[in-house]
Amino acid sequence: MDIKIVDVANKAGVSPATVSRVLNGNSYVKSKTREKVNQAIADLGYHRNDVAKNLRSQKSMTIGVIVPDVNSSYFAEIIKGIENMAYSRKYRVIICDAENQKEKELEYLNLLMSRTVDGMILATPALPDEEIVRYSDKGYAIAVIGRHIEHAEIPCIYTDNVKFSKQVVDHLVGLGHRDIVFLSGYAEAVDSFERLEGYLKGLKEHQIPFRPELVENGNFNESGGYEAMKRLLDKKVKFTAVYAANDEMALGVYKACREAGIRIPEEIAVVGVDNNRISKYLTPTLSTVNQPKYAMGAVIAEKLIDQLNEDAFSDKRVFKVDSELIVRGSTDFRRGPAS
Amino acid sequence: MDIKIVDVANKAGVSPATVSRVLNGNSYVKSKTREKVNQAIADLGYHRNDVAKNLRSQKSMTIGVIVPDVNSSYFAEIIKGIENMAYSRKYRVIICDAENQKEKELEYLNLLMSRTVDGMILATPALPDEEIVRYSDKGYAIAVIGRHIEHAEIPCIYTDNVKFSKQVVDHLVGLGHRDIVFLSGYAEAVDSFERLEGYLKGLKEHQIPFRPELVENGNFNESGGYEAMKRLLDKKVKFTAVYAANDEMALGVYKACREAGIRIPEEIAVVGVDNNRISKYLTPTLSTVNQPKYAMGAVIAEKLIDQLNEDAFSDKRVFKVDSELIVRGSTDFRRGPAS
DNA sequence: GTTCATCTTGAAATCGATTTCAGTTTGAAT
DNA sequence: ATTCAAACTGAAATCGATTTCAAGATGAAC
Repeated sequence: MDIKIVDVANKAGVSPATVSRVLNGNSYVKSKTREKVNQAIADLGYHRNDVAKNLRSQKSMTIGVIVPDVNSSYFAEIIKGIENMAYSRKYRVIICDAENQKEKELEYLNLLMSRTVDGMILATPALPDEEIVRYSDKGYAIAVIGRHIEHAEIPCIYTDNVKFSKQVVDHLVGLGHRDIVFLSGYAEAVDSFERLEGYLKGLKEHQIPFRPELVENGNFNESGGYEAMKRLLDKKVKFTAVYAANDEMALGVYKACREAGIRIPEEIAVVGVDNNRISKYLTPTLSTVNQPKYAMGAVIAEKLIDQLNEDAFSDKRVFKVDSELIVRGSTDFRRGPAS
Repeated sequence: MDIKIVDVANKAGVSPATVSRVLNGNSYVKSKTREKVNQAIADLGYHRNDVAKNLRSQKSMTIGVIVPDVNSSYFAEIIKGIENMAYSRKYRVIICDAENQKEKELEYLNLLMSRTVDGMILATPALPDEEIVRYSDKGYAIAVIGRHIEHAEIPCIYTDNVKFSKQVVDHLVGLGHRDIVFLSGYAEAVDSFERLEGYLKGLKEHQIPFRPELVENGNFNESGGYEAMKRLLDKKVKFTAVYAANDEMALGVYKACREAGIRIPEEIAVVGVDNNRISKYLTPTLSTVNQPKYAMGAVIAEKLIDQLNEDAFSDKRVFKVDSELIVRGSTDFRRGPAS
């Protein structure tokens, strides 16, 4: 049923090699021959079989991407950046949604391993560094988003979690808060650690003693944030601000406050991270930390593709990008005397 | 550098054919041989080259999906449905984001054509029916979301746009509205037509004369809705309700109203379509039409995969699913005497 | 000890393109 | 007219797996 390159060759009265040359437009073909071949292609409605092409040429012009959750607007933006860069370089992208499950991260990694992709971009918070290094050493092209791996072959792009977390604390303390809750993401994720670290650093700098009862885990999702907030309210500990390690959890905080009749920002200030699309539609609008998500995706994709084509001469490999705090309604209230 | 099946064969002291048999676990292999082979695979860290496998077996266990916009939570949900179903049937999914551009829809269609995928699911509002039929007739397995195509080989799933649009009008009229704006999506999309049709049908049933000045185009996106709403306000025509053909445009309506100091729902009622995640976080919460998005994705994926494996004996092919109006804050206000 | 079905294995063909290598044409330069 | 490099083309090898075909081994039944 399918039309193959030899059918085109026969119809045009040339060899398959010549058809291939026309198809790939590189080497010498007489323009008259080229016309004949193109005519035959059009007549037969021929489409090149990419699987065969890939096998012979040992590449697929495809890169694989593993993310924890495609539905979060954070990764959706990153993916867009990757996709557009890849597209402009004639690469295709396969997205794998690990759905926040560690096992699925590994499963997809193994799937991508079978050379259906030329390289991959990993945003896999739960996968240990050594695992990634191991695969890279095996000869697979890998780039990483969201963490830093010490390895000459692995391009990385990540934000300084510690730095912006400290900024969040600075901001809250500047508004007169001293009892600040930290809502962490799930424990395996590097981001959880680093944001906590920044929070602690911030407290220290302002000489505010650390109170462990003000730290709760919210698993990076809305319901986790909601449950965590309820636990905090039940504990009856005193606090006037909540720093949620992402916007999803902040959403849960909003819900819990609404149910408990607590006003934001008058009674409790809230800050999130990610600048999800939703955050500016909330009432009040949510103060949050913005990362250059799209650019991060684009940069890492470009880096990986460069590496695949060895355009990169020991070029820059590690990218640490800055984030900015966006102050909105949820922290638009000064409490007590300013510091 | 890469380890191939013959390397494994040599190491295990058997032929490549035997290794292949072990790999695919089908036919007779002595358990002792199997062990030797598995040992060799483990020792060498062998990964099968799927490209070669696909070429020989003439399938890729992959389906392609083209959607107008991966960032919209509407399609994100559908994709999740597709992905999970595909995953459970051992298929992979390639997502193509046409970014609401007609040319990209076609471009991706041609890309997927080259047998990298076994079948495809199209949510391509701008692609004409005939084009889709043409490709299907060429022997490509195609399934369609969001419209109905009369063709024995093409599974379809779609919602009854006319029906729910009429329901929206019913709801608004029931609240006392008679001057109802319709905000349409871009003109090429079937959905735009059908939702307009339902709107007209609804007006007719309530003997409300159609006023063309109450229809504006908002291109299915937020800024389009915003601009359209501003045009309407500038025109100084009288209206008390807006039916936006999707939630994105409703978002723009909210923004325009906020800027103009118009209160929702007291001065203007708003209804959207899609039940985007954002819609219930707005103030006021947005009345909207919910579709079983996840299920739609899952059903159409299952149907396509069935067809690929010819499990389907002239089974059901066309699925028309029901949508429900979710009444929320944006229409929570009765004006004048009820009908 | 035959016989015959069932297991078990390997050699070689195959999937559909690309690419190397070598041979032929062409045309400009002498 | 001759020479030689560049332009053009095709035959055949190749990518790395699967699968067919045939042959050899095994073992149960008589």
